[in-house]
Amino acid sequence: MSKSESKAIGNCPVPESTLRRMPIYLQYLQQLSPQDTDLISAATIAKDLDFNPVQVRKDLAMTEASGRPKTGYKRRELLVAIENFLGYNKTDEALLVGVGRLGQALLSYEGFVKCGFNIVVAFDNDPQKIGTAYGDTEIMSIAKLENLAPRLGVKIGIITVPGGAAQTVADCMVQAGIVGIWNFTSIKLQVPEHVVVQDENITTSFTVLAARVNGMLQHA
Amino acid sequence: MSKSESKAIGNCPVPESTLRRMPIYLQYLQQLSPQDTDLISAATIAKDLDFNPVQVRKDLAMTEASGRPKTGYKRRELLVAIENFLGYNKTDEALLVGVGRLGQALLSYEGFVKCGFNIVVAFDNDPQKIGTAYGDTEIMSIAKLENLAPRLGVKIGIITVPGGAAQTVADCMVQAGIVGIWNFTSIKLQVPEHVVVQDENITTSFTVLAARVNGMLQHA
DNA sequence: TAGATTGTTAATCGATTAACAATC
DNA sequence: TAGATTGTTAATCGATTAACAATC
Repeated sequence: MSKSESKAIGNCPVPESTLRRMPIYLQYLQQLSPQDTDLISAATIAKDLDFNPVQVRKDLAMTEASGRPKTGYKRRELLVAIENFLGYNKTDEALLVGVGRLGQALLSYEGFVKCGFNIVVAFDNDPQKIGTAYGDTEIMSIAKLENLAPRLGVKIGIITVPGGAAQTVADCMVQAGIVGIWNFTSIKLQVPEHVVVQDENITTSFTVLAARVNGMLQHA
Repeated sequence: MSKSESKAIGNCPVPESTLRRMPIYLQYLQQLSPQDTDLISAATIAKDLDFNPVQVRKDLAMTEASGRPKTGYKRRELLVAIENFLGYNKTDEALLVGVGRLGQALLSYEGFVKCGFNIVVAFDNDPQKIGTAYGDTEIMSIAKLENLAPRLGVKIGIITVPGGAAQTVADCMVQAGIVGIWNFTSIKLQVPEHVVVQDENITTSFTVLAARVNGMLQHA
């Protein structure tokens, strides 16, 4: 069963808001100390995470786990169900272009392992870097991307180059059969319909934080 | 006029969804080539950014800019209005704790200047790093944070330490009078009511990208 | 059994989109 | 003037929350 056929697909599609809460539940369940009870109720989770208990139950209902009235959910079972729901048990391979500070940070981030994410190769245009490796990941010339990516069957590309080079890199990725681009620049990329772009805009994040601190935001 | 008294405050509070689109409009207006017309309509912006035109007009109406029927908005005027709306013309100062790869990437990110964001000092517990500087930013012992932050009047703290140290750092920041924490770890931080925490969870972002690529998401 | 907790159906709320009047 | 575009008011849509029936 490939990732695209996983549990969630047959059922109704998942709202992004629900999806975004799932890793939070997972982290919460993982950090509970082993001494804590083996059973946990939606009310407890909700209280600890500042969520609405109904929302928690609805979210968890999208996984294959089910709770039992009076007792709640089995902690371990729920944890595994969420991992399966999120496809963390299957591996997604990616390539990365731009081995600067940010690229290096991503290459050395150990948290990706837990969610089945693996950066298999990196590219840069700096001759000093080409041919070396960063951790386990080889750094190659960008010229090799177009040829190598299809052979590796990699479907996800990470762009951590300066903004000026982003569109060129994106074009190259599309040529190479990449269908999901994780874009860390603030450039709006032009890509064909079938390619998904996820923008990771650090400036936007800061803007939201500043607005919340300054009380400009609605709920905050 | 301090940031907290800026335009948006007197009026109705801003929905986060609107706020998040503002930097996108700004980037769009900035990247338009100078040859492009000096006037731009909401319809054009909407088409280029794949937004709904009514949404664009409603968003822009929250700024002090106003368009004219038949002609549209003055590009330069709109650009400045958005910058003011977002408070990019005022400076927000921050301190950063944890000068690893990610911390370094943030310290060297030049895009913060445009949005009035300035990291004035960094902290680490590595004796090798303490006393050195990264770019213009001095790296000091974490022990000095509690004393220094209030003197500098810094209100925003960035946490880029390993997860295990995150809560301790957060506690220290709260003691030092920090009221906004930008948390790059996946730990759920415990803080007093008055402190705003913005979680920047790279794993969640990846999860959303993977879900979109695999067609698990609703709209995608 | 009684009480607690789940899971579902209905109500509320807010954001997006549509319809339209105002205006240049 | 006629036509295009803004800005606002109303309708739709989806997510959150409340009410409640089912069940252990």
